[in-house]
Amino acid sequence: MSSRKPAYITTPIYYVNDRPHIGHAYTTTLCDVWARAMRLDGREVFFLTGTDEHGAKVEKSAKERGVTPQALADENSAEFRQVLALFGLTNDDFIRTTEARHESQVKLFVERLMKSGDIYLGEFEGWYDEGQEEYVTDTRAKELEYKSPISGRPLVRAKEHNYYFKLSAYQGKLEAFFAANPQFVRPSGRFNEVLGRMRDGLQDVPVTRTNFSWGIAMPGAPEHVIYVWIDALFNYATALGLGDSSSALAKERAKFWPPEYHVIGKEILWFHAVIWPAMLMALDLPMPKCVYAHSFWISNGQKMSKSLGNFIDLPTIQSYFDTYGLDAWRWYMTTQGPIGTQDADFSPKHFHEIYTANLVNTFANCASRTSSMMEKYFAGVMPAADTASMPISAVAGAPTWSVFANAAVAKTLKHYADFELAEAGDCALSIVRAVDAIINETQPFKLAKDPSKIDEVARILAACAEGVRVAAVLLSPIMPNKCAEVLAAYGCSIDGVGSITDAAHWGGLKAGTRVCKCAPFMRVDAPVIV
RNA sequence: GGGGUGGUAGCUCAGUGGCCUAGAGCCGUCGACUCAUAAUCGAUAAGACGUCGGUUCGAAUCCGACCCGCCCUACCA
Repeated sequence: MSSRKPAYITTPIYYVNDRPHIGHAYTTTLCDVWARAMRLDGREVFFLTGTDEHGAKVEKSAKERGVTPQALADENSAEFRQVLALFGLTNDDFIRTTEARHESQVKLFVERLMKSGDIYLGEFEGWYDEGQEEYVTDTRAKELEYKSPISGRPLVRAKEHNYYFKLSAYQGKLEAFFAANPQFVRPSGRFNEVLGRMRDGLQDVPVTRTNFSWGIAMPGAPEHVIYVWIDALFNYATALGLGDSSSALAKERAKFWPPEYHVIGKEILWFHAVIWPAMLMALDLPMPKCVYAHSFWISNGQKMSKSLGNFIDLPTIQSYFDTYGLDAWRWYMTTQGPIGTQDADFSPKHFHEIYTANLVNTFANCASRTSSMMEKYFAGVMPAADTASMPISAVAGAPTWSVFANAAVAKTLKHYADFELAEAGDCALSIVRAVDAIINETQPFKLAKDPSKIDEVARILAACAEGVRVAAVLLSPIMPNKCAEVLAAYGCSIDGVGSITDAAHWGGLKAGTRVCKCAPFMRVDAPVIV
């Protein structure tokens, strides 16, 4: 297992000018589930998140509040860290773009790109809105009929010197790379979107700005600051010390490169799927394995907005924690979220239904009925019984428990690794459903009334208990706390296991183990009002 | 405007390269059972497969047009 390659997964770094909301929680939770799953499978994992702190917007907000941009960034970055901690996340580092370790490496990267000719000083000319102090794109200018949307005054042609990244030079290389790596952008709909847009041709992109100063100064040209996007993208590399391969940081972390997944929201796909890979090509760094762009949560059927009052902000999320608990929240995020190309609706009613159907009625009830019978008929002590060769059902052709469960374990693990997290959760629950099925089929609670059938009851319940245990192991990445609770009640834990395959292997629950009655998810009466 | 993506039972969605008299889960209704958290199990109800036209012996599945939703359209992130 130790020979397996280390795994690296990243969230976008969150812009400190935003308030934390469900979108941040969602992306980060998905990454956390994957990171936990891979760790549980014995891989060394590096899970990175952080905050993006430069740019004109931060500078402006700070000015309005009468504080320095750094003070504003410190405050909001701290809030993000606090908030993320509430979600039970296991990130290995939290990078901030205002940290010296990041800034110094960004400069090194940029110097390399200057030297290679991938960044050059050029002149930009475009339509400028003098009131807003910003350029608008040609297409946008046309839409606006060359007038400022704010002041109504005409846009003017303006010029400035900027440093540019030679994106256009990478068109062919990117196309070849995409053709060879159809899984590079997922889901596939997003991949097509990127290909389509690529066909329009790539233009060089500016990497510096001169109309504000809150950013990393361009090496050798301090009147230019590095444009926030470029600054931000580098975080994935600077966190591992790749900007300076001789550094102690690099020695420790460079092995994690390249990332297995850059998990992002669909709105920032272009930067991650095109600009970032081109930059990596220019720097001669290996490509990430996959950019996974999820869609957005909508709320009660409508786009979230402050004016509609349906924004799922932190207090709203807390109310779900209070009512249903953190793990239920994680289950909902993981299994019901907009991981595909379609947006997903977040509604209190749906949350409640999923909680009740999946967690209370399926998982918890099964753990409860099994442990309850174990207490009742075997004084809470796991009986000795050969369950591995026992069929999961009397119907012809039914597989044995060991074959069935081990297959489910392998399948669940594959789903986790492939970032099919909802499928992983469902696959784990399939074991629970099989346990429910055999209880219904064999009715051990009836057999238990006949003392001569106690061995049969022992076999059935031993299989059930083992099934619950295996399911709890598999569900741990999604619901770490509740699964630990269930596992503890079943006399075991996932601490220090070498791999999922070992931990969830059929037969791990040994005879003589104390199994206590447990009830991990309790019924909640009514949906919370949002 | 251009590009992308989706429009299938009340809800969320499956439906590989055409044969589906269209499936699953949840919700609803009826029944069974009692180990279990009003649980579980069984049965049952429900759909013009966005619209129109075309190809075909035959289309939810292929082609065209249109309608609706959402995303992207690169110097806010």
